[in-house]
Amino acid sequence: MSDLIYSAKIPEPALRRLPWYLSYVKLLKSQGETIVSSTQIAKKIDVSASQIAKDLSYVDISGKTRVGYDIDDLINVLESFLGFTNTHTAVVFGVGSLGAALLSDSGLEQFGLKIIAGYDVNPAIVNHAIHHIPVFHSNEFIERNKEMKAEIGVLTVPPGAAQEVSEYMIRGGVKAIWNFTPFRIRVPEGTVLQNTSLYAHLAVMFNRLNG
Amino acid sequence: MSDLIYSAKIPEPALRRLPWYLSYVKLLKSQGETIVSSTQIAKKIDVSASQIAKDLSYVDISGKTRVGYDIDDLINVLESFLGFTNTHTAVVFGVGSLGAALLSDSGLEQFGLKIIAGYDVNPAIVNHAIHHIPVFHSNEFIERNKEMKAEIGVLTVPPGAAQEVSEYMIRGGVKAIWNFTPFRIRVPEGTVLQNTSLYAHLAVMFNRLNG
DNA sequence: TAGATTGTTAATCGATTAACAATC
DNA sequence: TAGATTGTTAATCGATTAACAATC
Repeated sequence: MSDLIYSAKIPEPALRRLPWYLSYVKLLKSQGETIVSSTQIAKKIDVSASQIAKDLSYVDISGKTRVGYDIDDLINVLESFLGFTNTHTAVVFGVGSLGAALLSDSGLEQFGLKIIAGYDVNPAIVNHAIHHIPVFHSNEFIERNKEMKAEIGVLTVPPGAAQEVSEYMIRGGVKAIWNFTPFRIRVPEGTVLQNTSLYAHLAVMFNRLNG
Repeated sequence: MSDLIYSAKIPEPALRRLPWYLSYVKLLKSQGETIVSSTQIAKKIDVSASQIAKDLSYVDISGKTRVGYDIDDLINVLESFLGFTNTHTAVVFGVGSLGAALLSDSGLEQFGLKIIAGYDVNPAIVNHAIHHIPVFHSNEFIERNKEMKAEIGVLTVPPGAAQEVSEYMIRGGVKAIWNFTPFRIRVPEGTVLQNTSLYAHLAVMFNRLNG
């Protein structure tokens, strides 16, 4: 008798496919289309039609038999389901090349991630701004985040510092960590962890290239 | 009677975990350790010991019963298995904020990815260099790549251009595409495709934050 | 009505987990 | 020898695929 009955938890692989559908129907919309069927999506992006149907069943949308889905509806429902219409505030720890690029990437804000500050220990960048976003000394985070209240911590520090910095961010009130380091950090129950290691993806690509 | 008998194909989830083990044992090495057991890794990075054992069984390494693995051996074997000791040449299509960051990230070269050129259509950046890597006009790619022979194409263009640009890169001889756009591109049989959409990872994180 | 599509239910497939044998 | 560890084999779990009923 839990509320799991009402919202079946979507499996992660399915969740990761939804942005593909969104991206494709946005393209269709820009071409003036108004209706799309799952079989049509299936052919274009190389995912089986039954998988698309199954994935969309987790989302609150209903298509019309023999017709398909209304493109505007589908875009709205997917964007809202994926959290792209809300604003989530974030800080970036480690303003090296990747961290700085994330500060500069205005695309992220369109997808609901608003970076409000960077933190680093390098005097050459502390107290400067990148793309109008201030960079502070890491020591100041806990004090500053009492007001700023960033919800998400983006982790782009060297791997050796990853675990320590993540714990520091959590002490400062962060509820989720987006980990770009190759290091597998551990977080307490209740903290969300998203690993995005470019090196792991490189490894998969290299392996498939040789096999 | 195929050679699949000799090299069991490693599942992708397992392949993505191997860099975690590598990262952790490199940390141990930097702390002066010489031996590590899978149970020790398990505790520290929150992966079950049996999964680590299973994952390592795909790799050509053998541990010593009652002792564990030699750290230097494990690092060498993992780095070589993951392709980090080879040099793979790459070009980056789309030198926006993310593309430029990849050109600037010297970390990638340490993991076996050597970016030899950027390509874009924006006159403001074409024929300049970023971090000593030249940026050319996209039109010149096919001609230039006859000599440069980049093996991997990194795709950081706007989603609407993703499919078209990927086909162009493949015509130019690229064997694998590292796709950073949220668009699900289709590639011919035999071309390796690695999707790394930051937005998909954002979506997973947002979903888990709310749930 | 016939046919195309949605969307659910059942079957299959593959990865993870658990149990345990082998080893030093 | 006793105990800790590797590494394999079997059981479980969950996602994908296939079949098909419902619908317009």
